[in-house]
Amino acid sequence: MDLASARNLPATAHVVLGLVSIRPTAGHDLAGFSERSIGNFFPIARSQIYSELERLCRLGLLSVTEVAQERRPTKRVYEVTEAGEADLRLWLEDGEVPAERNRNLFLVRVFFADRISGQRLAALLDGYEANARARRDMLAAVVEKLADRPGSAFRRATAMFGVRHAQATLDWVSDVRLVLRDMSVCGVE
Amino acid sequence: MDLASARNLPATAHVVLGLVSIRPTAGHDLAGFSERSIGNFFPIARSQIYSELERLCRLGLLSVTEVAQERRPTKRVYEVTEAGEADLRLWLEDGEVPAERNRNLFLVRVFFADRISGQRLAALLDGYEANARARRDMLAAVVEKLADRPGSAFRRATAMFGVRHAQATLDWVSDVRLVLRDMSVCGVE
DNA sequence: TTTGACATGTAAGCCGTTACATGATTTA
DNA sequence: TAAATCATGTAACGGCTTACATGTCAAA
Repeated sequence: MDLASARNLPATAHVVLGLVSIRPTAGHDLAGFSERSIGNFFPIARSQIYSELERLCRLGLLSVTEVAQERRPTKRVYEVTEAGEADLRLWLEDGEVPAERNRNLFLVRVFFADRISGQRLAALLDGYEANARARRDMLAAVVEKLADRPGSAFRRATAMFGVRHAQATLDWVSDVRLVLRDMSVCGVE
Repeated sequence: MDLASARNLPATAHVVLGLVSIRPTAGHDLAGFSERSIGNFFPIARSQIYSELERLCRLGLLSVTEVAQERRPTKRVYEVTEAGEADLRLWLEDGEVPAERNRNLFLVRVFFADRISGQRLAALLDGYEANARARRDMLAAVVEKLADRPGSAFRRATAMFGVRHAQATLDWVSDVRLVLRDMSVCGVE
């Protein structure tokens, strides 16, 4: 295996490696598991999962076994190798966590909101709020489900992060609605 | 101009178009302005600004004039055309705002935190907290600076969004610290 | 009979990042 | 004399998304 190439792998590869390390998985199953677990803060496209699995295999970080099934297509089940475990540990322990600069196209509309009709702006706010509320409730349910379960404190924490941020969005929407009300009272527009 | 191609432009192109529409600008100046204004929720690389400007020009949404300067290199100053104004209005009014699924590599570490040493985890939390605190304070200063200034309510709102979310992060870090304390009290690890 | 779940991929293409390249002028 | 600011780009590369392609089996 080429150590240098493994160290330059994109984050997605390491995340896939980490997911497989939880338990041996085939591509299709992993796509589902990824979506249900880290999907809320690190979505990965199915096609990319397949290609990452193949690359990790090529680099010797994963091994693959074909598993025949009755009444189902044959699966290609991947498993972490020793080299893979080592690489994962290294990435988790020593890898740097770059500060991410996330994009938010909704805020771009707010930035240009003086060019947007009041009607449209109200609709945008409503949609954004509904989205945040649904997200908050969904994640709050996850948090509740994981409460008091011993091994899931960290996964619960990631869901709680989403709850806190969705709530922040909801609070902010209220702020903005107040600002809009003040503006219309003052006769602007 | 080709309407179909304009409608398929990536968001970044429209954002650049919007920034130029605020006032005619050259690439270098626009990079600075972008960084200082929308940079906090829609960062654009300098090189990309140059290429988007060129494309928008090619599509007839911008026009360009070379402006000679004393003691400075000549600038290529871009300006929105009528077609550009129309396209921008269309994008702001009718364009869809896709729900963005942001990545957060820090949360990935939390997800895999049972494989991380307590020392490392504490360091990660400290770093994340410091980052959020700095961000919150920086944006709070922006909010304050824009207070009571008439035309800047919406830009102020975008900064307030950042404040709310940075604060949510700080609150969450406190949550996680409590969880960690409970875990160590119970003798886990 | 047709929809949906299960299962694995390929191909194309653009977006976006990073690094490179150049040169004048001001300031320390 | 060196570094920082002003100014404009090019080149390369990889990541990620979208769409395409194929086939079985169960259930409605």
